[in-house]
Amino acid sequence: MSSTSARPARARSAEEKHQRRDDILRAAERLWTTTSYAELSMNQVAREAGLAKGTLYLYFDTKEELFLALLSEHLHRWISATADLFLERQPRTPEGVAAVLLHHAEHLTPLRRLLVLLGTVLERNVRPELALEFRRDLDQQLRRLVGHMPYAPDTAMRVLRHLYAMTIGWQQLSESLPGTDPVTAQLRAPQDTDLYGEFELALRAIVGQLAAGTLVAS
Amino acid sequence: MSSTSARPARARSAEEKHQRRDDILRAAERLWTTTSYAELSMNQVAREAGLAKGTLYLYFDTKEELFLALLSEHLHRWISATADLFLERQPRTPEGVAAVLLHHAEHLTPLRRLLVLLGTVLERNVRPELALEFRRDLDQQLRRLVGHMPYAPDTAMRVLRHLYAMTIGWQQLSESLPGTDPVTAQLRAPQDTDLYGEFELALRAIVGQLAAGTLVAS
Amino acid sequence: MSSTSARPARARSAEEKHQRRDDILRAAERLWTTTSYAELSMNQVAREAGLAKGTLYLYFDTKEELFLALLSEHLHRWISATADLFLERQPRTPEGVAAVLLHHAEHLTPLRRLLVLLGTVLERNVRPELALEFRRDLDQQLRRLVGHMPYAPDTAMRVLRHLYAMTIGWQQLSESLPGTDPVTAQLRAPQDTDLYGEFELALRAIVGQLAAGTLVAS
Amino acid sequence: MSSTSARPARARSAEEKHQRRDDILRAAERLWTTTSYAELSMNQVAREAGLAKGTLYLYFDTKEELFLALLSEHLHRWISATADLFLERQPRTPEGVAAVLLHHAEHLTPLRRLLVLLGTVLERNVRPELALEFRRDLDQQLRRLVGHMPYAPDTAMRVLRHLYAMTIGWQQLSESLPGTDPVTAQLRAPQDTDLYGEFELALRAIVGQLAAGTLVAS
DNA sequence: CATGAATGAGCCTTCATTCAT
DNA sequence: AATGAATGAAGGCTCATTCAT
Repeated sequence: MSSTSARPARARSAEEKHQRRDDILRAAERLWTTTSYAELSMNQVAREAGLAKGTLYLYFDTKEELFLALLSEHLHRWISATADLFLERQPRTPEGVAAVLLHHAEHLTPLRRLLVLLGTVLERNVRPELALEFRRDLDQQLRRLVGHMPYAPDTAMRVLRHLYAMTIGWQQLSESLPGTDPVTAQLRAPQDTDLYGEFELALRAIVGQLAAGTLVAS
Repeated sequence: MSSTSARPARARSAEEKHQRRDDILRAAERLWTTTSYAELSMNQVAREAGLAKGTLYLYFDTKEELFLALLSEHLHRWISATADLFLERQPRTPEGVAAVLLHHAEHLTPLRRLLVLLGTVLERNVRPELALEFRRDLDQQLRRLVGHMPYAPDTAMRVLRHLYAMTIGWQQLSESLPGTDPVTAQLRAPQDTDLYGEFELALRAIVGQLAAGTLVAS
Repeated sequence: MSSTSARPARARSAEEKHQRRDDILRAAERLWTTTSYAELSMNQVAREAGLAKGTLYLYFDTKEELFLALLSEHLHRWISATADLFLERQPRTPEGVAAVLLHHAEHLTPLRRLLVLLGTVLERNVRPELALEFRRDLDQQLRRLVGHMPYAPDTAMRVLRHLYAMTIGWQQLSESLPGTDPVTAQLRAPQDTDLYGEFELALRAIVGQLAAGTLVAS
Repeated sequence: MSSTSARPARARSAEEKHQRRDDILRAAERLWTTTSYAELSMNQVAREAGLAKGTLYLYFDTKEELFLALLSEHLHRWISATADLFLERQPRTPEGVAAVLLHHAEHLTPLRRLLVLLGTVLERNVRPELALEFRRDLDQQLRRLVGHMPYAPDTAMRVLRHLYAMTIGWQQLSESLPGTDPVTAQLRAPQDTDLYGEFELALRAIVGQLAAGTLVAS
């Protein structure tokens, strides 16, 4: 069933409950790497987590809230790690900034797919207060990240917006019609062109463009 | 019901059958401007087309194939129009090229939303042969477009790839969590930043980058 | 499964559709004689009718609407039969009137149980327009019945109200805790007291009371 | 939460346990005045009582048993009070008897609704032994009440049966399809007819009928 | 005794697809 | 070719009850 080996039968303490919630998120995450949102049923998540279906609803009110939580988590993690990396590297050039922003990009497929969900399906069936909380929290996190970037806040935010759009776009591009005869795949990058390289190139270009003459002392 | 004037008798000739198929696509298109894929049922499409549900399946094997056909159509239309515009304007600068590529961008929301679908849901439940056909056809079209662009084929194709990614990305960005408290909307562009402008800026930057020193005699 | 022997596979004509709808109502009715509303699932109804679950929802929007239709039907039937009986017998005494109103009372258990439902559960999850239609229709029917009773309309309506209340009351009384040791059943009528007789007595008493000096020429 | 002042520690003595049981019944009672049986969850009762869900099951085996206990209590209370009133007033006329039986009728809505439950839902999922006990106990109480009525035991019991039936019937009638267009509400009493008045009238009529020539020395 | 996390059968309902007409 | 009634798997979700703590 699940990978978690031993687990208390009942989550009593707040800590255990957090752990249980985490178990569910981990289960969803595992399935998420191979399955689309529509195909992924709560039943499956429950089975993967080694829990009963009803238990899921003890921790998340709806399927959408579960996945919003997963997105939130991944976003936090990325923002945190990226902020730290800015602090550590203190990049001064567009290339350096882009490099920080793209650090570990190859491991972020789940996050990118979740971001696609956000604009597609997550907005529905989530309690408005939760949606608001998600946004507030995200804003706060982003502000922190912006603070570590070597640009004026407005510029930094614009950079992030472009990153966001590009991230989604290239993610989608990379998923389009997989399994199609590669010979005829033309829009799809040829063998020797890696999508990731293109993404990087684009980001560098846009950062360079936006950053022109706006470097600030951090 | 719909815009189709007369009640459909039997489509006998190939031409009539093509017309019937087109009616269905037009109906789907009308609904598509206001409704998400999941919310849009085959029943609705049938009603909008003034046809019975079963009739749809005479022309399209699955819901996905119907929408793939719609995407194909929009893509064709855009490629054609854009190729013509290249021919007409013969742009020589990145700005000019970007301007051609973004021409009528504001009317392309349905196409952009269909492109999002492609990577999300259209890939499933489509007969492989149809998927292949779609790709072949698209490639052919793209080659034609590439031929009209003032760059080497490889470069031109790269530009198109970036356009594709950005298109999807900004489309998604523009749809994320609407209705959320605007005060806290930070990732979302502030009032005075228009998404479209950012998109344009990014495209120009990337075209400029890719095109550097690669202008060819068309 | 069902008792209906032969049946068209698909109900095409309006008549066949009415028949199919009727099949469902008949199936629900059969189950209703032995099962409580909460215990009676749509699944069971479908099975009993020899149809798929989804088919039920082609004819009734919700479980409640199905049972409201069943109630409506039974009510119609009773009102019609009773109005006819008034016409035929032209009763002039309270006893005669009561006898008409109680005619076939022993076969009306399903109706009585449905009436109990009305005030308990049917009011919820029914489209307001349908509820209104039910009431309008019922009122019209009742007016017709009242027209055949040998009393002024107001008095006749009061009689019906009392009949309604008593019907429900005695029905409930007859259902209370069945299977309980009869020796100790005290509130419950002893062997030699039949509930129905009591019901009749009460109705006669109330009709006599209300009718005192109000006989009209019908 | 509720009206229970202190948070419940452990109920050790029999008295404390009785108190705890009572707390639960009081909580259920409070909710019962505003909520239907189906809508009223054990969770709510627990919360209202300031207890955990599991604790309820220490005192009542099922939801049904909890409500049967509540009914039993209300019935006791009413029987006691009514017996006392007979003793005090010593009514000799049907009007007097009816008046005693209907004393405080306007406060008995919860009891009436519980009686409706009895025939509908309480009969299921209750241990037979408990059902039997309920009946035995009720019989005993009723015998006491009958002893205070100015009729022969059989007659008195018949009066009570009629009261029971009418009580339920008028209760249900008063609840049927609330919120429906009053214009079309025909079965429902018109503005100037009060349900309670009708109920009283009916009871008087039936008592008069049954009591004819059967007055006994109490 | 008390807790409340966990259970899981079962609910009603939807809708892409099929197929008898 | 066209119909639309029928299908039925699958969905998300509820809640009385249990049981490890």
